[in-house]
Amino acid sequence: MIPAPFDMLPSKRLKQFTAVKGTVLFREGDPTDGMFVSLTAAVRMERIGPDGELVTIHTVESPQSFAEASIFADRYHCDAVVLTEGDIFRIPTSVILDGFTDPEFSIAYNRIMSRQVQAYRQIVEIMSIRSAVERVYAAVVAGLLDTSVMNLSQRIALTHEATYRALRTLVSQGRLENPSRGKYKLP
Amino acid sequence: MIPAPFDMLPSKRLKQFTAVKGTVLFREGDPTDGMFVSLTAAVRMERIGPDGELVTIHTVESPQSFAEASIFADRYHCDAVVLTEGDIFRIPTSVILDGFTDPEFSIAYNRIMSRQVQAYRQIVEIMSIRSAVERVYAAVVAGLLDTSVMNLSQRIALTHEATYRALRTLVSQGRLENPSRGKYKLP
DNA sequence: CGTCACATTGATGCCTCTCAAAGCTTGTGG
DNA sequence: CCACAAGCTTTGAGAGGCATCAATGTGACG
Repeated sequence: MIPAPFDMLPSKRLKQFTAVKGTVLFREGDPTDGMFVSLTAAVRMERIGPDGELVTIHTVESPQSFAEASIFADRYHCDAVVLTEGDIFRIPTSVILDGFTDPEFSIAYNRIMSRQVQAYRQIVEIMSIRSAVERVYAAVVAGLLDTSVMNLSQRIALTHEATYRALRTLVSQGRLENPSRGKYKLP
Repeated sequence: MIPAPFDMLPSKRLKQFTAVKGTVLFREGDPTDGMFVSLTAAVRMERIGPDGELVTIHTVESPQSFAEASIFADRYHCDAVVLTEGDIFRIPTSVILDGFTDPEFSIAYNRIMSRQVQAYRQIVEIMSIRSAVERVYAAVVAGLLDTSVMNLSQRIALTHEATYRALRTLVSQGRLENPSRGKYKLP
């Protein structure tokens, strides 16, 4: 099922499909066709830089919406390539625009956008911390160690080795507890 | 005049005032009082890190809205300090919520939120680049060198020295041009 | 002119990345 | 039921790069 607030939209107008690895959802310059919600797929938004090199703009980890800004543009501003196979919804622009006639949808949609901005500000704040130990500590306090250490390390831009070493330091400092292998929690 | 889309709101319900440098609009933990739109003031959203150091979350360049997420929160999640004197609007939460009954406002407001999310995703991606040279290059390509090098270095979590050295390296590699002191542009 | 913020460059040390390897856990297939 | 693979966890050694401290130059502004 499509996550909130998009479940408030008429499901018949949403296009669900399974995208295999390597699928190009859209290319830079293509006429916009709506925004997307990935249920299980990973998608990379990328652009070709001045030197012809690949510039990653954003990597979509499911479930997440992306290309929201395309609603307000004539053409896509980057490429979107499927990294790992999974299910994706496409929401045509007209469906979103119609949705805004419903104040409830407008508020619900704005809420998740606001929350995203909040979350990104938190991540940016954490990534601004130079020390690996303090960065990991801030991330754990912020509740980012909700899945695996590998996942955390990627989200805060540290190698997994540095993250494990920071966790061990925090445990030895008594700032974290390590009840079992791979499990950490605040005292 | 207040910029779009907030000019669509009833102007009598908006609170305009002039804030002098150093004014604290709100502090982390204060009960929310609505969101803000800066007309001519520069405002820094900041938070005090674990070690007591200043962490810039976002620098508001006028005219721009900020603290949008406070509409859905009980309390502010950071401090807002005026950097340069100027006029600011405060928009009470109820005014925004009423605004969502107007589809035109909902769409216009969602547009700027989408842009913000887009910008944050890009920043996070750039901050994930380990090499200072490549990180600075990606930031310049993304158009983040719009004000000063000092400003850029803070936004991408590098010291200004490292940023200057990276810029010099990029110039020597021919990937950037340095027409005059402190000015850089793509070839 | 004096102050202040930005711009630039140098030297040094530490910290994180990198490469490498081994232990642990889970799941899968024979 | 066992063996093997694959992914996560943990630890080590070395090297390179960025932070740090320090200093000077430059431009804007009152």
